[in-house]
Amino acid sequence: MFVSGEASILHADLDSFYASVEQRDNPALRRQPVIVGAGVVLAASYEAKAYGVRTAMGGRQARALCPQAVVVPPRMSAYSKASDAVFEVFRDTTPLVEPLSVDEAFLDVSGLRRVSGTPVQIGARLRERVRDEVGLPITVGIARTKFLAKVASQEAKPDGLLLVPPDRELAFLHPLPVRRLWGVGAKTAGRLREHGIETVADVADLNEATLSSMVGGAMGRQLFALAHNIDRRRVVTGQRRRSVGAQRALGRAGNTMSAPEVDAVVVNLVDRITRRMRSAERTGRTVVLRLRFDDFARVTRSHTLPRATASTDVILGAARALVAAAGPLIAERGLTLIGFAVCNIDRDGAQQMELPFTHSALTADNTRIDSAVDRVRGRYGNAAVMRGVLVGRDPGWEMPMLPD
DNA sequence: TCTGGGGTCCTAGGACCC
DNA sequence: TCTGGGGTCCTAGGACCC
Repeated sequence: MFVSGEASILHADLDSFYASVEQRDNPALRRQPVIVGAGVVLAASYEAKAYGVRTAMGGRQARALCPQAVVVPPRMSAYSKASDAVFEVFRDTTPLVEPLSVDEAFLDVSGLRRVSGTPVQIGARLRERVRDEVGLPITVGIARTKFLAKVASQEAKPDGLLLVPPDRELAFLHPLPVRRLWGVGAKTAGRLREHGIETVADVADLNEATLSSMVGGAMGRQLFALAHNIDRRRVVTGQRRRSVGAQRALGRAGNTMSAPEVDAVVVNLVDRITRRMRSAERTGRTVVLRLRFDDFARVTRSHTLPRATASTDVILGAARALVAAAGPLIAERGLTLIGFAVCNIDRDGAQQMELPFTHSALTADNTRIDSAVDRVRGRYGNAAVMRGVLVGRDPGWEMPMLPD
């Protein structure tokens, strides 16, 4: 596979997205500390972040840190519109756009040099256009790989642009804290810290087996690859959702809700999900009930239907049955959140085909990978191999197959 | 510090099959 | 009747991301 030797992957990431939209739409909020969301901080402007306010922080704590902050309720439809406008600029820049969320995406600008200039020129113009046409600040990281581009944009925030030149990659990467590695959150960072591992350089000093023994097989392989600056993932377009869900936090009030009141919430959630599925022309087979109790412990219960569907009646039936079965649990432990997700999208039972292509086959051992790929190809053909790649992604693994 | 809403991926065990 | 490898499908939980 061809791997570009040039830094031509952009990671574009809107700054404090929801808060920036609020400041854009209400001039009185500009240069003010702004918090979006009351119960929990959904977004904070940089003025608020300067006081230590962080996303996902409890509202009470946020107001204690920054009493003068203006707290506004979220306006999801405004953010959705702003996101659409920004993605229009992205797709006008290059067709190779891979969305990561409402406010960030990877863009592959290799091969645009003669038409549009260098990646840095393209990134600078992208920032100008988002500022001028949508009115929002955006940060762009540019590097040879997705991972480095994403780290670069984090380092460049807010309202910045940063290029990691190919000959400076390790110097850029190794001093960073392990939390910057993709997939390392609080738990994994804590586990690594127990072994005295604080920086990416510390991770790079370990072999793969040692890492895997600390954090598990898949995570160990991923950390090993990223710490050694191996990331062969390409920018891919047309990725499909694998689940559609909705949930509602009930707070303490959930404990006093009658069965009909809970059922009304269930109906509303299922209706929202199935509407979205139908408008996206998607069907799903597995209905998942998500519950949170008084002590904030969570459980899930699921049921798989014989056929994929987007029918409100069918999915509501399954949802109600799951809730009924969880009745004793709810009675015993209280209820503070209820939610559903529909997964197994577009997979009908009869057509479902898992590949004999397990995680254990996907190691850095090319011989084992090749023989696994040959087995799959022999049985199911090339298309199946392509799906196998998606099933068993590994950042350190170069795909041994051609597309088509 | 008392915590939203939307997702992704990985692990592991049991039932079942050839 | 016992044993084994290899695989599918489902369920549940956990970590992580924005």
